[in-house]
Amino acid sequence: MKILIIDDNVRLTERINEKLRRHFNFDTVFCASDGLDSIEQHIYDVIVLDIGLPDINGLELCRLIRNKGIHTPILVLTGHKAVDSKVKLLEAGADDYLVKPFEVHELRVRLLALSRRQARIERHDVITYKDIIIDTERHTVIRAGIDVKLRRKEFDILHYLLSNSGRIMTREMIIAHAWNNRTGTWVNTVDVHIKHLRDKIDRPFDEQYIKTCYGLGYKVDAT
Amino acid sequence: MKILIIDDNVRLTERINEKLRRHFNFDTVFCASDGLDSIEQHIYDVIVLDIGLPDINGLELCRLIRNKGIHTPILVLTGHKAVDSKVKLLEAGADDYLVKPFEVHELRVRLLALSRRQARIERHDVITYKDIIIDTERHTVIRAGIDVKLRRKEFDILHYLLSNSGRIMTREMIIAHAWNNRTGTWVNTVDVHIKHLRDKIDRPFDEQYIKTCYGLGYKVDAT
DNA sequence: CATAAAAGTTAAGAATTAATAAAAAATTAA
DNA sequence: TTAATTTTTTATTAATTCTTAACTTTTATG
Repeated sequence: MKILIIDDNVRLTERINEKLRRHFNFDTVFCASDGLDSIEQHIYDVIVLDIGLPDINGLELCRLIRNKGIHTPILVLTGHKAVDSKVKLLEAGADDYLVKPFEVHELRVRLLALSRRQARIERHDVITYKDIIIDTERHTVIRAGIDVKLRRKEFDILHYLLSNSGRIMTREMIIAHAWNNRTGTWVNTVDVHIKHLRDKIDRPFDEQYIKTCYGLGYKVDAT
Repeated sequence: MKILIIDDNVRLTERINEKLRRHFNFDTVFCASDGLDSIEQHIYDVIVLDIGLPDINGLELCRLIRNKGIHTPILVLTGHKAVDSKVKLLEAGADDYLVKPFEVHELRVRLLALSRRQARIERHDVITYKDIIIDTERHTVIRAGIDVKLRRKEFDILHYLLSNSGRIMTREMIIAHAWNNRTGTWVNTVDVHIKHLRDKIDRPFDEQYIKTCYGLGYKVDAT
């Protein structure tokens, strides 16, 4: 379960992270613009945002997100005195709100509720590319009718390449996606995973889909 | 990728230069006024500035840059104790900040993120010239419907010539563009690349687009 | 038409980048 | 916790691209 928190109160975000780490997988950013970046690069189950962000107002951010056609549930954290009426919040596209200060446990309950609501609406995310069928939910990959067992990183990278078919993805982009922008990791790690991926998804078959663009990155041709 | 660093700590700027030379093309100046000069003369992908400059404060410089109507992403380097809140920085027009001391690798990640954010806005860079279509993002070149596979330098040079069609481009200009002003040796390197380029993009076709202007440089006629 | 300067051609080797293998570290499951 | 698995690092090899430099051809000009 992937949650994005947009809040510049480090003490709070760290507390949340610490206490709910085992239940959710958090990405944390401190301003709206970073938040939008993350939202464009990942698919989250819930977005949690503070109403008082350093760059733009949380309500405004809600609208921006919705205008992008992103329907991920949004939970807004409002200051204890913030009387921005609930109506306003919902109009902006928020799904729920929580008044600070709150118990972390309370947050957990809300997050579960929101993500469950979404899960019911959203059906399986299945991507197909030529004779490949990948199912995000079941984490399965089939090529030409036969099951291919991929490890997580391999799966993430394949998913990323296929859903961006036709475009060259640089190693940096791949890292940013499959490693959640985590800094520090890198070398030729991507190359190694690509090798393993190819061994499983390409080598055993006739056509090789994963192309390397020398000096640039990797790509898969447009369908 | 062109980066301007405004920082009077020579030890730091040299370390950055050394370690990231292969990834970015750095211009370095040591004070705000020189910085402003550079900013007016070049287009940078990211501006990195120290908050404690010898002449004026980094925050102030941020505001000056923004007041000029320049929207290049700005990354501010703050001292480890600098409690100038992030909000202040962002209000001044900065896009991100990094607390010293930092890992050079961390800087690299931030620079990539910032430049990418910018690039997303002004990308979709497809240039057409007669029967040539070149797509910067996909790094593809098509002439008369058939795919032409170019290497990086060839691609850069072609892109440069086509986007300046009608104008004569000197070898110096071409080098400045495709080699990021890298100082050092060159001889007839441009000529060699032009030859390869012609072999691929011109020779196999009827009309030869790349004209040489004796004693001056190369050009492609205006459309 | 002779000449010098500029541009074109070629091929070798330098440098960069990618692929691979195997060991080490980290994570996850039992 | 230990064992099993996955991920990351390191080192080595392979492949591709870039640069150099010697040599040939073309061009402008007296």
